[in-house]
Amino acid sequence: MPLPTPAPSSPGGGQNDLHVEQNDEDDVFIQVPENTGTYPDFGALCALLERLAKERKQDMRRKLLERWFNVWRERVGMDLYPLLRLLLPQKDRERAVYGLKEKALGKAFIKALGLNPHASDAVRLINWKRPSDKDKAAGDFPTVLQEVVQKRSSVMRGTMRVDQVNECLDDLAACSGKLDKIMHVIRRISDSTTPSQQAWIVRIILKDLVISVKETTILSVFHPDALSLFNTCSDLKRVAHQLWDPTHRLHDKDKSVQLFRCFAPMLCKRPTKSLEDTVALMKEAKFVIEEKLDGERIQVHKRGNEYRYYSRKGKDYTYLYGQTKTSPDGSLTPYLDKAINTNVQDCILDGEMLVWDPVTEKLMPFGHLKTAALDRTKAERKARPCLKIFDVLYVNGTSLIDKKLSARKQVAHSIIKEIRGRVEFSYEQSGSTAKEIRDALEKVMEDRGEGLVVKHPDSQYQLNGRVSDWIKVKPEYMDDMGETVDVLVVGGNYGSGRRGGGVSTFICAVIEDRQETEDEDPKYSTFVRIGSGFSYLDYEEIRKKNWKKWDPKKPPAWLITAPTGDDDKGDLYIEPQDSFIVKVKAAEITKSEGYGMKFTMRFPRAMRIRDDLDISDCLTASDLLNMTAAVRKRKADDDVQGPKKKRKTTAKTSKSLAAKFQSIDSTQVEVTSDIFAGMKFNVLPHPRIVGEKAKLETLIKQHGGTFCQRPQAKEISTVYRVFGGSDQTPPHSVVQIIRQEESDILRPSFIHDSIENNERQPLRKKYFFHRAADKDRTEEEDDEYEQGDPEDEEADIKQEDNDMDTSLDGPLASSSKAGKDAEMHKSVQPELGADSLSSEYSEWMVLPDQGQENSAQAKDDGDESETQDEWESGAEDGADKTDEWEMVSNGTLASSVANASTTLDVDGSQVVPNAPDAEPPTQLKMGQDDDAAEYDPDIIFKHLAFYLDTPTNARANGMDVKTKHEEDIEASMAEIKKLIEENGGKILELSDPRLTHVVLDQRDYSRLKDLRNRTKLPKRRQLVQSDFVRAAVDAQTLPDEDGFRP
DNA sequence: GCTGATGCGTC
DNA sequence: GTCCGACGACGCATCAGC
DNA sequence: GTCGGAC
Repeated sequence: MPLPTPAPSSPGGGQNDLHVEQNDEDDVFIQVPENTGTYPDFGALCALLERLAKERKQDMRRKLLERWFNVWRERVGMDLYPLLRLLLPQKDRERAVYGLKEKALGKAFIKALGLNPHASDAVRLINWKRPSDKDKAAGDFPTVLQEVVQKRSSVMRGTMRVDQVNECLDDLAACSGKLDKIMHVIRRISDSTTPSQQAWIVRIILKDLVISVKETTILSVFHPDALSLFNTCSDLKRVAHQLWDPTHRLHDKDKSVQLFRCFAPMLCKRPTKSLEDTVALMKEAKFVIEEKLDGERIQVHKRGNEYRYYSRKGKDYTYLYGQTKTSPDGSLTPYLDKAINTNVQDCILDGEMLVWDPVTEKLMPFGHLKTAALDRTKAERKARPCLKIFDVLYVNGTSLIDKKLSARKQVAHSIIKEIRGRVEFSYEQSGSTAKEIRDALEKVMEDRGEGLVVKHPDSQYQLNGRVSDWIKVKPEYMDDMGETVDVLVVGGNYGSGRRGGGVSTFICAVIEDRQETEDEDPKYSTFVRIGSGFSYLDYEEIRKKNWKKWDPKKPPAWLITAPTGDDDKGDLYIEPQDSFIVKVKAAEITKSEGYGMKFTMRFPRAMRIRDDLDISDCLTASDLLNMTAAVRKRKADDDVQGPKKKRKTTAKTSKSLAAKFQSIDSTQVEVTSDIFAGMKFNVLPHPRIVGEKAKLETLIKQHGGTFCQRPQAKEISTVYRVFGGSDQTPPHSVVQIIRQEESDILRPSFIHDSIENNERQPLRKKYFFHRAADKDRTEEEDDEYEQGDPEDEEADIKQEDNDMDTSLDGPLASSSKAGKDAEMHKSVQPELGADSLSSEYSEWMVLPDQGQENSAQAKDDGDESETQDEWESGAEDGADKTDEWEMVSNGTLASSVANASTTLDVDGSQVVPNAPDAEPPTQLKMGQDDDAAEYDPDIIFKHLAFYLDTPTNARANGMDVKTKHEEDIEASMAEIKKLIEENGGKILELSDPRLTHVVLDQRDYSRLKDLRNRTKLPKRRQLVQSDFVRAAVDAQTLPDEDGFRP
């Protein structure tokens, strides 16, 4: 096995020698080919790389590579390892880590070139992501470097050969992070290579050629069995040497797992859309349901008394756990050895390493593994590694990877006995239905688990395979699990590569509502950074906004950031009124020192931009705190409330209209009393309490009241709102209502008590969930509130409102008075912000204008190609060789060289490092209906535009209709249409660029794919079931589309 | 000697 | 469907700079 | 780990 290379001087380093020896001894029978020819100029390799970068067609790339390999074999020899390691720098484990990334390289080059650290080019190297007018290359360090070096390099033609480059890289790796030494090696490189060659060397050092060619391609061109071998040993050198002869096929034995060779472990497929799909993939078999543990994947190899541990990516972690059972600091091996049956000489186990805390007798949360393993104090009570085994792949000379999973499991159990807290089997059970999975999931989530893995019992072990035999099940992928928050974007950082040239990641914050005085502008606390989930089109819009430069010395006064660290500091910031809300989803909320909130999220990603929300709808700090796991648990514990006791039932996965939003069919309810006569209610749904809303509505109706789903602005002060959740964490929609301070919110006990006493109860304090501060009230009301003696008062029936009121209920009276219309019109507060926001839209300044031509650097490549030509035609070894390299480098397009010499390479290239402006300058017609995007809390669809997938519309758009329910669908869509229009939504044509949602009827998904395709531009649209519309209307807020995807 | 930056590797 | 690149939080190790 | 996008 190649060396582990933790860091050069870390504990693992000492084992390198041993490793190498082992390798040699192991390989006696491998005849390592020796190269006898002269190695090609590195420039020739660069030409190949340039070609690969530009060539988009996969088979063309393969051809290019193949030719190169073949010529190498002819001219240099059969050992392609020196080449392969340069083509696959990520997979080259032979060389220790460089400890060099862009920052360090930048510094080293600055020194090597003798730049003044404050000179503009030096600054440019350090801030290589920052775009500027001139700086088209921003975001790709090697290109920036090339441009900087360009001005100072007198090297007209590189003199390094491929082997010499490898030597330089070895030297670099030997520098172990010392800037001085590194600088010297860099100087050597710089003196004998052209600027563009240096850029390629730097790409190799960064271990990313950015060529879209990875080991799959390269290895399969190299040898038909190369990939297969590589998967079993993760060892490029071995692959290169053992398979040097393309005609020599691999023995079956070498396609399997072997002792002390770290293989690429089998992986899970990402979750399917529904559990039913998962079940379907199991093909009727009774499958295995296994807990998915939140630890680190580990493979353990045992050969006699010796053990070895490898991580998922093949890093050797033996030093953490102990090489033998007697290793003095073995944190696991001594116990593992005891757990394995003595007649098992050799074996390979696959499992997950976790940390066990003997005090609490529990597995600890992710992240403490290394700490525990390295703690050599060995105290009995200290946390320690615990291996959870779920597979065995090899026993006493026999590979088991072709055996069925069930058989392997059996073997595992027969050779190992558990040792509590040290070596255990991961929990598993069998199942055959989605329900069983669901149940298992709930059980597992109660304690530590992060989900499940569903496995086919007959599956073989697939090296490096993400195949559908193993499927991940995580609750956060299911409808409403996981954490979802609406947060405000307050800052951002420039991106690199495809996302270079502008802001690419976003720092998000919550409103700081703890101990803030009312009158000043709100402050925000940073909370999470998010860099995943946006589309290029999103970026186009976002980058137009009014971003301002972030001065580290003067961060925005309204922003609370972490005292130390850079995680929540940006290159840019944006004023709240210029900014926007983004809906972020994550696995969980965790403690963190990196953010102002002292919390952040694990695995965060953007779900969508909430153009429909005002910035004041941003999550607040106190709400966030209440979402914290600890708080939630405490609440769950003393949430002894009614029989309702919700527990974890949140795992509801009802696909259709979520029950919690569901209203009732009021025509079915018989009216039996008139307790609530003249009263109109609005029952607010609670996301975690299912069915409560419908129950209350039934009672209201039964006793003479009416209810609505969404009070009109005019009736806000007269409608009685009811909410049955706890005070601590009302859902966001309720928080909004509270914040507006216009509506009282009553507790359900008011309804219940009134019914019980057969008489409307006075509105005493105890019935208020929230009492609006800004509401006008009569004295009677105040009295009732303060003390409330029963009786009196319903005389006071106001008529005025109800003619406006169109809703289904008759005369409505607001008993409690107050609500002057004028009063309520005044506010509706969110509009202000939204308005100013949209009016400024047009003026949003474009940040960096990168339209400029920059020809300054076009020179180098001219030189470059010349150099190449020179080498090719004039190099020492004569013309025959030259021609072959040339053909190889340039492929069939000899002219490409000529082109390259006149055009700048990076310009010509479409794939490479270039800024995204090279990307589709697609019609950016998306944000332009911004004027329509003002927010009105009372018209939930105002900013949305729908297309309805009715049979009629389908035909009009040239699609087939095959459903049997045509009439039904047409009818129910008509109803949906009405709902949309009543709530301010637009109905548009399929082709309209302003479209935001496409509504399908759940009885006919036959056009799903087609619709998705037709509506993915200019921006991907939300495809939803018609129930989405109903749920939105019922809940008077826009639910997560996720729950309503066809 | 301590601390902050930087890099590596896990998820 | 698969691959690839561009990203997130965290903990540990190391080096540079004070 | 996550995601969007290219092929």
